[in-house]
Amino acid sequence: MAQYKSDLIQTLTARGFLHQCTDLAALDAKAASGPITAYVGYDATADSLHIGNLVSVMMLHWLQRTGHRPITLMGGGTTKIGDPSGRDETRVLVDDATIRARMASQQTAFRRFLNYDSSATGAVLVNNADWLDDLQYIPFLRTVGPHFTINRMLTMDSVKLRLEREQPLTFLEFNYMILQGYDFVELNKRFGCTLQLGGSDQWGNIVQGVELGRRIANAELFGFTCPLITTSSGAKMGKSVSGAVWLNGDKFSPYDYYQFWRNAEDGDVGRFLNLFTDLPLDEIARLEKLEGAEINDAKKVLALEATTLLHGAEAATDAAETARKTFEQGGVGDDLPTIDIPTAELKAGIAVWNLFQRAGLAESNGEARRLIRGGGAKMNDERCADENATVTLDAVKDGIIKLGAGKKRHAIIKVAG
RNA sequence: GGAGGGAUGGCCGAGCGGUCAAUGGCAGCAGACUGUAAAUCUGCCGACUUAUGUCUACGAAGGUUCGAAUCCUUCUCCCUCCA
Repeated sequence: MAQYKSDLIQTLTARGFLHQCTDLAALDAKAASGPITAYVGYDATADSLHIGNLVSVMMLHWLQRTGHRPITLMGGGTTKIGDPSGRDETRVLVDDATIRARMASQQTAFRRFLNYDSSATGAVLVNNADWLDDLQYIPFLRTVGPHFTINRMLTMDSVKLRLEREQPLTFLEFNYMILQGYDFVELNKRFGCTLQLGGSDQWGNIVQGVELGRRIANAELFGFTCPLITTSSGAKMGKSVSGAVWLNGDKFSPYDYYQFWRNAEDGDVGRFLNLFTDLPLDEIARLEKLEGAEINDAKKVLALEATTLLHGAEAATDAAETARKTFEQGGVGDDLPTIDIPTAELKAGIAVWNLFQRAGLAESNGEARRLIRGGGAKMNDERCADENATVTLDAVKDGIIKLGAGKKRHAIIKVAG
């Protein structure tokens, strides 16, 4: 194992966060000699962070834990431009009110991983709209424009790929990397920020900032990127049975979050333990040795630890308990999604397929019917054979009806009123 | 400004007057096998209380036709070449 002088670089590299760095040795020396300030930028592309943002948040998390100061830069300004990196299509432009609401909503997740206190290593929250919104075009162009050549910009992947694929790239988007570069320099000026972290797709944008800093502020800036996380079977991370994996609990419950990690592929467990938990390396090394069915123990640890980080110990143990009851005992856990149905309605009888649809286990009545027809629907642990069956109070046991769609999706019907 | 080409279901991509709710592939869901894994095989995959039924859908709006995703007109957007 390579040894580094600073806890920061030692930790990040040992845990698998390093993809590229502008000057690893110099950064290591700098981090070893004293606290540094580093940032990651997040555009308001949704009202919650998602699993794809988590790696960079974890980098900030470790940065803070190793004695440095993290900045979370909210892209209140850059969101109005739209980062073309890694996409073929222009982002849909959103209005100010939406951006503000999204940024506020994203905060809840950040606060789970970072301490925004007033100490020397307290995380700082900034919004680049603070300086980008009021930029004056001509002075801005004269300041940064001379330091960017079109020749160079055209070689950037974000631009090059778009052009190669003959997809349009608007002038608006073309400016994104310049503004991101400007952000870095501005953060350096305001907070002495010398390091920008990000996903590997941000490399080009980050390097532009590093170079701009050297040219107009004579500052020594660093860039550090982490690999884009995919599952070992090559799929992009972040999809689950219910769609995107959001970090906000109201969009994606702690139980679902737990299950997401619990269902990780075998080949990902070790890597994910390193990236997404706080567990010490030797403990991870022990868990990585597990093989065959025993690897499930490692997955449980992964799920519990990852969920604890985001939702807290209580929510995590509740989720684990629900999963244990549901999967290992065939029982009913408290955290399963629950819907209420009035007694009167049930007395009159409800079609099975409608019940599945209402419980959120099927998008439409038709899908519910198909589910039943395909043999994937279960009520009180018994396979539903007749798609036209009617459910009445007879099905209620201890005040509830347990529904299952496939092996992994469960819901509870509570009889109310 | 001129000349061509294109817009199809979550994505890619066939169809080019009826047999089209639309071939294929990917993604997704379910079943089998397992370890709440992967791989593999099988089924499903617009909506509707399921109906040899109705409705909505092939960029938008009109039109031709017994009948249009398919033909015509106009519009919108995109691409390529020329100026």
